[in-house]
Amino acid sequence: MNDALQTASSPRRIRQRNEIAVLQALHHFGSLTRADLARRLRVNRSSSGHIIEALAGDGLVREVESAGRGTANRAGRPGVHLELVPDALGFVGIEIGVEHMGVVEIDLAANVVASEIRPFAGASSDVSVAASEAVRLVLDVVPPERLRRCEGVGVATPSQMDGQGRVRLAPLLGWREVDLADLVRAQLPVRVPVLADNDANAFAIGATYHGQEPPSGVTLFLVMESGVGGGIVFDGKLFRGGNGVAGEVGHLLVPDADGEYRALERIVGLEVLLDRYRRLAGGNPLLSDLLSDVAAGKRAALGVARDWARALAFGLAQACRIIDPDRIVLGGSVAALYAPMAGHVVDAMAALQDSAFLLPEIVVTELEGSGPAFGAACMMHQRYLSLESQRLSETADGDG
Amino acid sequence: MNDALQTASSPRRIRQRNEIAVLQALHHFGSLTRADLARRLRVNRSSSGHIIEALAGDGLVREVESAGRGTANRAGRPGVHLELVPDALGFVGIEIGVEHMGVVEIDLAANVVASEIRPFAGASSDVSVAASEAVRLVLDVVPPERLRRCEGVGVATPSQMDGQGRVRLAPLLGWREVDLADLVRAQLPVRVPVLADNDANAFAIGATYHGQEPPSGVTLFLVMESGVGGGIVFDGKLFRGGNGVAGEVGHLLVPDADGEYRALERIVGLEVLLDRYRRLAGGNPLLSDLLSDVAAGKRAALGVARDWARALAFGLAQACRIIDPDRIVLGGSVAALYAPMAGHVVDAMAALQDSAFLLPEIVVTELEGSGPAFGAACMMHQRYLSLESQRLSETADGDG
DNA sequence: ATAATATGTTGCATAAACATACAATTCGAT
DNA sequence: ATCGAATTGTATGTTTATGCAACATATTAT
Repeated sequence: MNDALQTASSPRRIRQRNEIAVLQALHHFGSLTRADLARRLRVNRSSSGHIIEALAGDGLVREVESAGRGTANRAGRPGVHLELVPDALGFVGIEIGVEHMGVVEIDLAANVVASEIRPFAGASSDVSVAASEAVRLVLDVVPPERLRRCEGVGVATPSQMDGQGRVRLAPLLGWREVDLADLVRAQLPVRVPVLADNDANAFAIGATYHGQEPPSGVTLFLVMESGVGGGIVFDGKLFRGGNGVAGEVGHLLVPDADGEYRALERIVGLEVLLDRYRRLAGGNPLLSDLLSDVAAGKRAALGVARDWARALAFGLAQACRIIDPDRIVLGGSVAALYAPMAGHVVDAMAALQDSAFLLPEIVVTELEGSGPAFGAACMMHQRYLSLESQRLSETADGDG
Repeated sequence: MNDALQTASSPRRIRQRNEIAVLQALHHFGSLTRADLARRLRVNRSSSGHIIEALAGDGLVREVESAGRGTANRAGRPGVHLELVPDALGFVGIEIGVEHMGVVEIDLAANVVASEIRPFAGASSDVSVAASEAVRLVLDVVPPERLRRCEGVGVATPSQMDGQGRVRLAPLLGWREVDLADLVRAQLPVRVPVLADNDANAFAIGATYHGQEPPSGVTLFLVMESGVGGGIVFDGKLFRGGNGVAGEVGHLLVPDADGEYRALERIVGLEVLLDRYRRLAGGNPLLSDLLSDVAAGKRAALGVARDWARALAFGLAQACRIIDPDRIVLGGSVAALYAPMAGHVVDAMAALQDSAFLLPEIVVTELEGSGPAFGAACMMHQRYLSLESQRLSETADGDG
């Protein structure tokens, strides 16, 4: 699948390349003129015009209604701004979780046009049941005419993938060595690319998919819920590692308050966190209780939070030595604890490392609804904007 | 520098792309026929012929003398094998170390054609002195006519780079915020691309540069000497991280035998290792002594080695959670200790991690002479085979 | 010897980008 | 208000590299 070796370009594929480059640019910058595109892609203005003509013919790009004109403060004829036609295409993301199932549909501009979350007993369901249930949810949420314009379906699950897109192991769901994408593809009424991936990876892509600013640099992403998943995004693309399990920050070994090593997720995960607070403060606290108690400065809460911050800082510092991210994004419900503890985390990280190392920026994201489902949709969107399926399907070269 | 956004291709650049693809393929596979290339690059046989014609005209490719013919066990006209012309071009790598300075020249086939190591007091030398010393060494080692064919000079130093190719900090050499590449470039009598990089990164590229088999997957590389440097190679390219310090495995915090955390290099580095052995066994042992004592089964040596193995295993396991390499390559003199302790290391790693994670293959490399210098040369070789300087220099597009 | 198979080369058609020129449209200065 | 400068979008012709199809060539199998 991974060619590794640079594949040659044929005269016909130049156009495809350039069309994709235009779509990417329009996606990242919102709206540009033909001249802008020509400069940015380093092609002649006339070529830019031809490419736009073709894309407009396909209904993917249109001239923006001269709403926000006025801003022509520069001499010369003002350019006509172009934009993606949002509802030209759609992409669907599915999250199959332990307790719920979510679907998100986005359009060509990566805007969410439909979404729904539904309870689902993932732990006690067979794979094929999960697949058909997921497909049913898709059909409920996405009307047929939009489904026909769908250019990709992504499926995110809490599982280890094997690089070929098959599920190697999903302990929380009890699956093992199944081709989930294939199952979903078979049940869908339309022929469309279907890919499965790890939910943390999907979440990571989704969180970096604000559309604006072209992606660059290295971002480490953490999803902190019961477990702690992670993903690494490198220049906008996932870094999957050799076996597809890169970024598993939750399994890093960090010292606990008692000096023992535990997997990071066994310290900063939701259940463990609340359990510890329960032992100190009694009762049956929720995360929101812990948060408000921390805000109120209650000693027990602060102690638990400080241990949490220390462990998190250790894990992050270790990860920074390996991949040197310039940004760390925290997600999941437990990430809410970061805001009040940010100082502690940063100080602890600084104390753990050589002063020559720079501390990355650490931010908290909040994605409503199903983050992994949105991310899975974004992954298909990204895929469409990189090598494409439909357009490149005619690659049937006669070598025989 | 990093465009991130896909840049468009023009009709003239197609050829350049394809020529590069051919050079890459010939480099990785040694010798291929025109038909092989056509299949592999997915171009028409006739196009393949045209591309080869152009490359042969430039003296970069030639038909291989029908030495090892005979192997035509297949029906049909046998193809003419093509190969790179090794001495068509050259690349030079320089290592500026704390105690020595090394130069390696490789040819287009990435064979070493000249090399030399020379003592150098790096810790007490100014940057400009180091640069001119390095250039003098290059001029001594590389004869003028080969220097004229040089297509790139790489400089490797033990330093943090800042992504723009400048040295941010080189504590061992006492440098700070200098553009080393620029200094070297200014002193060279020929106009040639010069790039500087971290020595561990260079070493990593060099160690994965056996030429054979196209690079794929993720390799973690460790250089264990006094310090422990590291590099990550992803599909044959360096993963540098946000600030260019990715792969600094030596700074991972691992628990020592006494339960305290230390940077990995403070446990498994050469000096520390020998120091510990000295305290147990007395005398003034060298690494070779430790190795033979381990082989002889002496208790003190084994104890030191086991602690070493445990710390190394911890560090590697942590790194595996983050980047999930499918290969770990150990280099540097201390790597010799791995062979007798391989079982311990692997067992310790397995014990530290969830059974669902796969253990990467761990191998020891031994590069004679100056590994970083060879790697730096390889980096320039790789650069030439990816976007090129000379050929792409005519990119002066009139955008204003 | 003949058929089958694969390779390398040649002539022609096509696709896409480039260079250039030109009309259109706006800003600034007179 | 008018003119010049600047910038955009489009239309012209040219260049380049590829794809396609055919053919001569070289080897194995029958």
